[in-house]
Amino acid sequence: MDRVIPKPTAKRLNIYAREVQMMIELGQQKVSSTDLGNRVGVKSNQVRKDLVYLERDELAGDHGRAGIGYDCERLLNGIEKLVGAQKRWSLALVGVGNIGRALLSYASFDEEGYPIAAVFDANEKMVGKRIGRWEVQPIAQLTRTVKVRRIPIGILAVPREAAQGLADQLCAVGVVGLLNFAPMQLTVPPHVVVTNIDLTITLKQLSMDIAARNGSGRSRSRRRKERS
Amino acid sequence: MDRVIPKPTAKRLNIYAREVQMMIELGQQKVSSTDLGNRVGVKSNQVRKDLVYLERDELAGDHGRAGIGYDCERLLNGIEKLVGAQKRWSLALVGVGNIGRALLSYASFDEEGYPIAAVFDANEKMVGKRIGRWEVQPIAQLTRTVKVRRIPIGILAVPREAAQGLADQLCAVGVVGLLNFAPMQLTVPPHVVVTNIDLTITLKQLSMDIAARNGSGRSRSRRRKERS
DNA sequence: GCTTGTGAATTTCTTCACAGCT
DNA sequence: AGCTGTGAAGAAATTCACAAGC
Repeated sequence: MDRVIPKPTAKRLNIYAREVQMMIELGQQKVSSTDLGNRVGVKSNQVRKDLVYLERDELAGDHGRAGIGYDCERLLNGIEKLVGAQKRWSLALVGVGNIGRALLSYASFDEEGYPIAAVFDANEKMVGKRIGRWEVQPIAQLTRTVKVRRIPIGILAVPREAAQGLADQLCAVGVVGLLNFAPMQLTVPPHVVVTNIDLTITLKQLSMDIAARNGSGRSRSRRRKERS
Repeated sequence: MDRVIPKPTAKRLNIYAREVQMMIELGQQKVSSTDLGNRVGVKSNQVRKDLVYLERDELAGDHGRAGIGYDCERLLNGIEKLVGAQKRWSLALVGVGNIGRALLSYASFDEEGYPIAAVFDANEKMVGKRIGRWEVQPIAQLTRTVKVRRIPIGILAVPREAAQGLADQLCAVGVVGLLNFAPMQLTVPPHVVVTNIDLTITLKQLSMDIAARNGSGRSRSRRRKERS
């Protein structure tokens, strides 16, 4: 069977997981591909195709049962195993400006397996301060701390001018993933993955989508539109 | 000629624009598709294909000049015209928690043509407060204000439980786009577009990408990886 | 009835390859 | 030499359609 998960599928699997999780919390037991699809704005065919990648329990078993649907718990388990939700990845946050501070007070990271292990800032007035349960360290400490603690992912919440230099430092000490809030494209070694979040560009895309929706034909059914 | 811009192309065009803008600020005059492509992690062929969608100046003219490249100013203009960068879209921000406040202090929105026209919060302690140059209004005012000011885009920076209800209110008074920071899928009328930003899911995807990169073959050249 | 799972067809997007311009 | 623009080929992702199970 196919072992490599297509990117679009991976994206959707995480959304399915979030949705099924919520349904479980609400007491749901079963869900059909049609139902799940409606909730997340995806065709039922697509949902089933995506679920093909789940590991089949070797003896006697697919996941869903025709006529019934999928068992929520089992489905959630299956997806989480597939998307590697068990592993924990610690984070190094660089920059405690607006975005940085928002991230620090965003509790969910911890719960979801992404603990913020260290935070840094270039501003001397920030260094040494405590924010929540973190103490802000100086950039001078960055390479040492990240290397010693083997932090795999860096979050860049710094001005554009500083971003590339800090990315270089992080990559040099073993970071393999970057979440970049600076509005620019980073250049990094081939083994590191970077995800950019540029709200300005996001808004531009959103308004393009709006324009496109109103420029061409009207849709008919009550559906959704998803992105990012 | 083709009039509809493919989604992936639209995404890249905005990135090109950002990059070219930066080059202009740095004094660059010309840029080749190869150069631009390298900077943003896209093949030169792809860049040229994307630029096909720019409006041709009717008489005597493509954009780039073979052997030379593209004129930065002209290129930027062309892209901006295409992606509708001239239009201004005002925003209604709902929720002044961590994320909401970060957005308010994120000056770029204004400059880029997305002024925050009103801000709301359910918390009584917040209502009436001034944050930057905005005064926080109660949710009770939301429908009136958004309708009267004809605000087209809403930003939901609220807890999950509140998101759907507020989305409904916003849609009911004419909002056509939503930027949703709540970790859930919204259900909206077919003519409204919603873009979701869920940092937890983003991190999950990032770690999957990292795992995939280290699980299969090593790459060779100094390139980048982009997302969102 | 409504459901899953999946080959096959289709659509969409990317890459290749090269003619032609500077 | 280096570059653009584009048809043609290729790869990837989505949708269709339907056999088979509950």
